[in-house]
Amino acid sequence: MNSPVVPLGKPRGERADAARNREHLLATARAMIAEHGTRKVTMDALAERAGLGKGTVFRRFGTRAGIFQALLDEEEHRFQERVLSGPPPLGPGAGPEERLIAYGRARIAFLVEHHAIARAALDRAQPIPVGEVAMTRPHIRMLIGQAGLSLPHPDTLALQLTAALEGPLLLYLSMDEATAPPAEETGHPLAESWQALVERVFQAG
Amino acid sequence: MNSPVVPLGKPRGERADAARNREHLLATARAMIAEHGTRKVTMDALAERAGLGKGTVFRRFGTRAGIFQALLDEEEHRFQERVLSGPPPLGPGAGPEERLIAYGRARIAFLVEHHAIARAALDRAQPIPVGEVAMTRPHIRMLIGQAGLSLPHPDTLALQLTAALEGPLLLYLSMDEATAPPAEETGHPLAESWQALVERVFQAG
DNA sequence: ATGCTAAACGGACTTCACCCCGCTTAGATT
DNA sequence: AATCTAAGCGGGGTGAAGTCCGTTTAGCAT
Repeated sequence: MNSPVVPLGKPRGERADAARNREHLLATARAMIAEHGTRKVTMDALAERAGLGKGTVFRRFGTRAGIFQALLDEEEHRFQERVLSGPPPLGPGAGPEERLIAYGRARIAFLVEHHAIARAALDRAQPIPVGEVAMTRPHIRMLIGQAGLSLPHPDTLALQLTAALEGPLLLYLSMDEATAPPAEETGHPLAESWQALVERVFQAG
Repeated sequence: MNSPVVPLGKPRGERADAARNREHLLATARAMIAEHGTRKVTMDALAERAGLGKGTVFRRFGTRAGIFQALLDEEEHRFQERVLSGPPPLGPGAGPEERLIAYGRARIAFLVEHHAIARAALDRAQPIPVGEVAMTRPHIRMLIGQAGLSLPHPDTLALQLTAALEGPLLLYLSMDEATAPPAEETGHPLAESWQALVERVFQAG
């Protein structure tokens, strides 16, 4: 017989020291970002400031982008919670169109708020920005499905709407443009425009 | 009196040797890409294989991404020509909706064909992928304007449609996904889906 | 407690993008 | 043709990402 009745839920839990170091590294990274911006967060500097070896940093995060993805994932969880079980229209309980509009607005706010980190989390090596986008596409896909639109390729449209939502902030807008104009009381232009886009897409059966 | 009647159009022409080297470098880069893919095109390797100094490569292209941007620009010119003065519906002469659909289809084909280079041309330093996108956004903006849609922020919608069109191939799809399925005779799913998207956006006044 | 081993660690090493600056040369001027 | 100089050139230098591998240690088994 092999094993004790370990009732826990971490099938491949990392070792205690490893977990401690991950936390410490993330905290250090956050501090460095707050002080000098993402640009100055180099693997060497991070390792040194955390008092750990560079190899450890790479073991934990795999890649520089991985650090920022991990950072983002923490926030992402809170966000995801609001979407999966928060109050409508962002959470369940509203119609698909309403939810999709709310999702876009919330997502844009999220990306604006975490703009620097979100961009730093992009890794031009691997094509799919893992953490972030991971939830947007399936969520949009689901809402499109619920709406029962007649489309040639719902999966593909979901992908294109994902790009329409996140692309501007990840690819095209500069730091200033993205962060600067919270001005108008109606909200971010991207949010207004997203709503118009969704309304038009949902309009026809 | 200053000058001879040089009738030509290069206000700040580069020196003959410089131009020759640029061509040579681009040709060498193309060869290297064909043989081993973009990944193996390093600045050192390119310089060595071209028989030039590394400094020269940087002087000509500024950055690694610059090489791929230059490579893309050549193709881009041909493409732009077709859009600006080719036959409709891609060129002028058709209605805005028809033209936008045609533009998307052509653009997707273009990006699929040059997928590797287009991705390598992305530069995570500067936010705006200069070469490529440069023409897509204004063109979409113009067609939206011509259609006279009533929108809160036409410029922003143009940006979002640009992202919807180019984002999937630049950000989200892997090499295989992007290149693989030319299968169906109706065309690339991205193209079909783009058409549906545009039709819906244009549907309401 | 003691031993065992897989996991974690550290830091030197490699590779690559990009910088710097003294030398060379195209090509305009006379 | 000879001269002059701005532009071009070369390649060694620097900083940062990512790899390797020998050493250390957490945490289980006895």
